[in-house]
This record gives sequence, C-alpha cells and structure tokens, in this order.
Amino acid sequence: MASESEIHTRDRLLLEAARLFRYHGYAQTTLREIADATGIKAGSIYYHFDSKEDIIAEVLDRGIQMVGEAVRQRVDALPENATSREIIAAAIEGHLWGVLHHGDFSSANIRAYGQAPVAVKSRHRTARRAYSDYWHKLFNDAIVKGDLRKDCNLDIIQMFVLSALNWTVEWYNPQKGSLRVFVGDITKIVFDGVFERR
Amino acid sequence: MASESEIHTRDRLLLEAARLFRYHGYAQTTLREIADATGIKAGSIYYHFDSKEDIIAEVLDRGIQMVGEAVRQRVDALPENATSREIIAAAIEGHLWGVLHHGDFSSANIRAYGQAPVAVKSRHRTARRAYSDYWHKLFNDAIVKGDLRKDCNLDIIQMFVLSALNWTVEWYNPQKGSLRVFVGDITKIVFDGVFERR
DNA sequence: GTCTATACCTCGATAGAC
DNA sequence: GTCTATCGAGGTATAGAC
Repeated sequence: MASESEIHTRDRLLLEAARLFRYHGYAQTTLREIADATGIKAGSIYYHFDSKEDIIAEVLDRGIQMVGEAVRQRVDALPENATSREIIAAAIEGHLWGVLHHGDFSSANIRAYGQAPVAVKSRHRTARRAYSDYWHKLFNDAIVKGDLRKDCNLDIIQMFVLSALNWTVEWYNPQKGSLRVFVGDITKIVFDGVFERR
Repeated sequence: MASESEIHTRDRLLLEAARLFRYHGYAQTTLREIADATGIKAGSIYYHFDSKEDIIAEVLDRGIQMVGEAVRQRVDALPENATSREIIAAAIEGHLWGVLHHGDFSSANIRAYGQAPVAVKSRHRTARRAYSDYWHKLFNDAIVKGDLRKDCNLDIIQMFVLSALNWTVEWYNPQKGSLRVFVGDITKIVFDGVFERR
C-alpha cells in the first residue's frame, strides 16, 4: 500500500506538471523541469509514473473532472422550476469558474490536449464525450422548451459556445476585472449577442 | 538572385511546415518530417532557412497576412452606407473564410502560435496587434453608431468574438455542412446570441 | 522513495562532396 | 541546390546503490 509521502509527492508531481503543461505545452515541458519544480530528481519520477504519457493522461483526466464537477454542482443547486436561461447561466458560470479560477489542471486540459500523444488523446476522448453529452442535454432541454433559436444547427451552437468558453483561458486577464463581472459579460454575449436589439 | 527552383522548393517547404505545425504542433514537428514531406533531405533545408525558428516565423506571418487580406477585401467591397451589421458580417465572413478555407497557414498561426519560441512570438506580435486594431476600429464604429450593446466591456466583446472565430479551426467539419451555411449560423449567434428573444 | 549514473535515441544544425 | 555523414545537446527512460 502507498505511504503518506508517496501520495504527497505524486500529487505534487501532477500539480507541477499541470502548471508546466499549461504554460509551456506538452512537448516543451521536460521531465527534468517537472522534477525540479517538485524538488526531486528526474529519475525518481519513474517510481510514481511509468512514462511522460501517463502523466499528461492523468492531468487531462483531472482537468475535465474538475470542470465537470463545478458545472454539475451549480446546475444541481438550482430549484426545480429554473428557466433555461438560469440553467445555462449556471453551467456557463461553473465552466468558466472551473477553467479560470480553479486552475492549472483544467487549463492544461484545454491547452495541452491537442499536443498530447494520439494514444492519450484517444483514451481521454471518452471523458470529453461524456462532458459534451451533459451540455447537449442542457441545450436540448432548452430547445424542447422553445427557448433556443431555431434557425441554427444545435451542434454548431454547442461547439461554438463551449469552445468560446474554453478559449477564454488564452486571454482572460483577472487584473482587468473580477471573474464575477467577466462571467456576467460572457453570459450576456452568449445569450443575446453583441448587437443591440433591432 | 534566386532561381526558379529555389523559390519553388522554399515555398513547398513552407507549405508542408504549415500543415505539419497545424496538425502536430511546433515542437512535435521535426525538420526531418518537413523535409520528407517536401521530398528533400533534412540537411537541405538549411539552404533555404537558417533555422527552424525562421520557418515558424514565416509561417505565422503568412497566416495572419492571409486572414487580414481576406477580411479587408470583403469590408472594402461594401458600399459607403453599409450598416454596422453588414460591416461586421463581412469581417466575420472574411475571417472564417481565411481561417477555414484558406488553410494551413492561418490554422497553423492559431494553433502553433502559443508553442513558438518567445523570440518568434515577440517579433510576430506586432502583426497580431495590427490585425486586432483593425477589428477594434470596426467594433468602435459600431459603438459610435449606437449599434453595439452597451452593458459589456468592449475589450471582452472583441476578444470573445475573435477567439471564438479562431477556435472554429479546432471543430469545424466541412462534411457536416457548407462553409456558407456555417458562416451564416456563426454570424447569427455572434450578432444576437443563442436564445430566442424574450 | 529518492539518489547517481548512464544508456539510448532523436533532435537541430554543420561540413564538405557532388 | 541537394546530398551524405556526423556532431553536440538534450530528451526519455533504466539500473542499481542507498
């Protein structure tokens, strides 16, 4: 069985790996850097992980798990009679909060996913699919209620919204305004667009 | 002066490099792969370029140049009395067309920019800034005319729209519908949002 | 569990023949 | 202009002492 300190070091390795993958990408980040940041030597990593691939795989999984939890938590907290706007607003808030405030795992998931080895991507894809299905259900409920616009393909709406939310990690600047205000602005734009009503 | 075939090989190298950077990223793409795809040996690349950095630098520059030209062309073709919606619709169409239809250079610009060496990024940043300023002028004109929503920060609107448009390269699937319809749907969503009017 | 030492490979880049 | 051959650096991963 794993000892206390083993778990500790393993988690710290994952944390530092996530941070480095987030800011420098997967291929650019070396095991020596991850080891340095954690305070151990590169060779010692192999006590905790079998390969660099296994590290990125776990970082990706944790990232999507954190975002998924943040979203579900907010949606589940709503009352039974919540409107479509309230439900999707809660999901947007959860997603942005998970991605922007919660940190390195979810950001690494967005930024480094495209750079991960194909084997890792393909294994991780089921987790992404599950999260995507969750959103699909939210949007579909809104359509059934007649709340979503009917002149656009639903898949395009969903992909556009989710990828736009994801990409905020590339440009969101917390020094230019609170996350609260930011989430509000993004929600307004997604809900009703950038133009004044005609 | 450069001979015919020199220009030819050099351009083919850039094209293959753009394609590989787009799909595999900068660090993952090796000079041997670029050479293979072009049909020459790795060492021969150095007759045309001084370093791998110089290749990505030129790929990035061409990418933003192509998109910028596509956008300006459509906006300039509009009549004097065009509305804000018509102007920004033309810019969106140009941007999406440049990014999605025009191919590997613009997509590589979006995908591989974050992975490029800092020296390259910093040199390329002025080109990005110029393109961003162009969009800023379009949005600002719309604000002056009172057409844009006033309850959101303009910088957030601009970053949201541009990054959302950029990220379509990650998920747009030409087999699921024509680019024409796609551009129309995206424009509707950006202009008026995903919800039906209240 | 972590260390040192190192094997092995692949990368970007160079040199010189053709 | 392109080739072959190769260098030096730095990467992942392994072996065995502690």
